[in-house]
Amino acid sequence: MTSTAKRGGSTTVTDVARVAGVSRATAARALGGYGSVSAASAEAVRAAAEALGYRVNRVARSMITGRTRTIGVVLSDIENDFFVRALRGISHVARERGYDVLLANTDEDVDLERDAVEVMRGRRVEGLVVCPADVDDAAHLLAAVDSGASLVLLDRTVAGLSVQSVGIDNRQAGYDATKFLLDAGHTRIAILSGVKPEIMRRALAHAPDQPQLGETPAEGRVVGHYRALLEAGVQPDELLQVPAEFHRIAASEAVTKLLESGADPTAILTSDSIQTLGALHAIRAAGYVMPDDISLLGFDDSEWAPVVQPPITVIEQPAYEIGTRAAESLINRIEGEAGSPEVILLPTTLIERGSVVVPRA
Amino acid sequence: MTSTAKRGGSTTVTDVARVAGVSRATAARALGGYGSVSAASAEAVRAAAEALGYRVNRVARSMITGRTRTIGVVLSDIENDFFVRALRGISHVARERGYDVLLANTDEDVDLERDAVEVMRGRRVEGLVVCPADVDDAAHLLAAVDSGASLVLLDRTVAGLSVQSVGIDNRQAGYDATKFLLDAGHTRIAILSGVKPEIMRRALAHAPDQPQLGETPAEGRVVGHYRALLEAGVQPDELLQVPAEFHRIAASEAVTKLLESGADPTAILTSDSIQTLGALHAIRAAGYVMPDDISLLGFDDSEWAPVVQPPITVIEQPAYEIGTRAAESLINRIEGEAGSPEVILLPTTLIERGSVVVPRA
DNA sequence: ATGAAAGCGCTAACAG
DNA sequence: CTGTTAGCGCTTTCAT
Repeated sequence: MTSTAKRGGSTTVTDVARVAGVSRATAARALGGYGSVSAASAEAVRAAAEALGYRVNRVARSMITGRTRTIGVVLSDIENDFFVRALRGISHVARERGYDVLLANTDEDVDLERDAVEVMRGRRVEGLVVCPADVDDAAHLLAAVDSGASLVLLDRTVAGLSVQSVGIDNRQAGYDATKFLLDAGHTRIAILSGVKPEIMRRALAHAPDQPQLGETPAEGRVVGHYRALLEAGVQPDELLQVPAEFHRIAASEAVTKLLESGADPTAILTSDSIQTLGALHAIRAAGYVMPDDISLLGFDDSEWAPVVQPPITVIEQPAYEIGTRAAESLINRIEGEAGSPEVILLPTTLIERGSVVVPRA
Repeated sequence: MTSTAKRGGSTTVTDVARVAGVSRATAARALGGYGSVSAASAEAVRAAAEALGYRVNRVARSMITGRTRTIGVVLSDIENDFFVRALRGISHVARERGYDVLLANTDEDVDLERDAVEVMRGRRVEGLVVCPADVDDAAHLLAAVDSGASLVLLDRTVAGLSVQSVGIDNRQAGYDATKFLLDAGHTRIAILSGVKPEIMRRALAHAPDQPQLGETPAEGRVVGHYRALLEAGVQPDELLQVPAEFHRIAASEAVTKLLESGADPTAILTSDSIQTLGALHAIRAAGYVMPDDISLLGFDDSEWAPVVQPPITVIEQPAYEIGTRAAESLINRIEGEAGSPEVILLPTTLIERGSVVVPRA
């Protein structure tokens, strides 16, 4: 008895072939839908497969074809609205094109990211979408690309890594946001961004017009912010640049300090939706009335933004589409599309609601 | 030249063995960390592997060991706060125990769920965590279990499917929520739940104390809600049971209609955080002042709940822990833990903030 | 159109 | 401790 079924395993082509009365090759052809099989054999095989509850073993198939039809997705913060939406986009496209998604969440930990990439490569994923936890520590990504892996970066780019990426033009977004606030009459605009002053000064010192690889979204936005300020003849004030993590409480504390510092902003610009929430909280806790006492321009849209009081004006990133584009571009490459790596920048949208008004004289 | 490297593939144990000057078996043992290998061989192999950039092919390993160290996670709505948190929990435990997560999002579509489960079984995942899109249409899950798959249900249970599940006691939660409102003095409590009146009447008609398999969370909560009402001698009013989907706009419209209907609720109980947002919006749009004119008790906590005005009192589900427990219980079973399927019910927490007050006389 | 045979890269028995 | 051998389930020549 060499039947796999009898040995307790799942049924194999061999089993199906025996029941259908054909050779393994014929059964496999019928089952896999390749080569040519007579209608009679095909039917016999189909019937046998159904009777036995046959299900192809994709591990074995991958073994021989060398293809896994799997893409790895490595995210730095799965609970962030932006990434969840992007993930949904990736997931949608992957399904449509017949790929499965292997997911890893790194919680912004580069070591976990390294491990995840390593494991996924061992599993022979055909490509990777990663949002790098640290744009300055990405040797593992470089190594992956060097050895021929298909890689698409999400949201961030990495210095020295010439690779496909999908995101927004952060400098432009920072510029637009600031311009919007300036046009409304604000000149004392605080920006919640974790960029260290040194780094920012460096970015500004030799800032060409084009965003650079390896510049974080936060840095890019600050650069755009400063550019808009300078263009409008407004002298940037370092007191108004407030480093804050992407956590509600941290952002709230940062804003509280800002408000108490005497820096006296008339508007605040955040870097993601969770910071916006923190800012909202701090502003109210400090006894300010929004938008009369202070305006708030949020980054990233969210379900609650139109509902809170006042509804928040935001710069929306097309997160879902960033995901779909990333997946599409990855799969196109996997399936042989040529071309040098491209940086895809999707447009942001300013959604006016009620949190930005003309500042008081 | 039979070297795989020379043929353009990735380097294999055979390559490493040749360079290290040992047999394939020895190289494999050193590389895989099984069997016993002399220190000298181990070092030679290690060096060779490093030089060649060897990386184990897990597909091949799975082929022979019959193990993939992969769990499939099939979620009905990946953008829902609750599921994202659960997913993070699952992902965390999976990583800790050396498993990878294959993710599928079904957007509440049973056909996609069926496909996803089929594909995952073909990929030989060792177990599945699924949140069934339709508790009444789960033959594919039954089939999976029958053929020996390890399965853990998340959030929902399925009638006739005796299988491990992790969630909360929805009847109790509905009861607690309602009791809380009753104790505050409310008797006209509206509940946003998509349960059709027939189904609900049936559930109530022969409602034993224990929740039943195949009862949806929404149904369970309504049952608990009614029980609390009856226990307090309050006559349930069907006008106050408002079917509403889990979408912000839909929920908002439902509440608007409720408010205009003359049903005159003094409190509203929602079924998830997105509904809470919709309710919040509708209440304000109708010109009601919260909580003075009407109280709101939300289901599921969220980042924004403490920030909006007034901060929302909620029943919190331990979403992250539901995820970790699901993954743990699944992996325990995969790794041989015996025992009959267990329904794990985690406690909810009522977080008092400011949206529930004593109703006006 | 079909079958026989080879082999993907690895692990597992079994000798030695 | 080490090497030889076999084989996981499938696809893919290559004949027929």
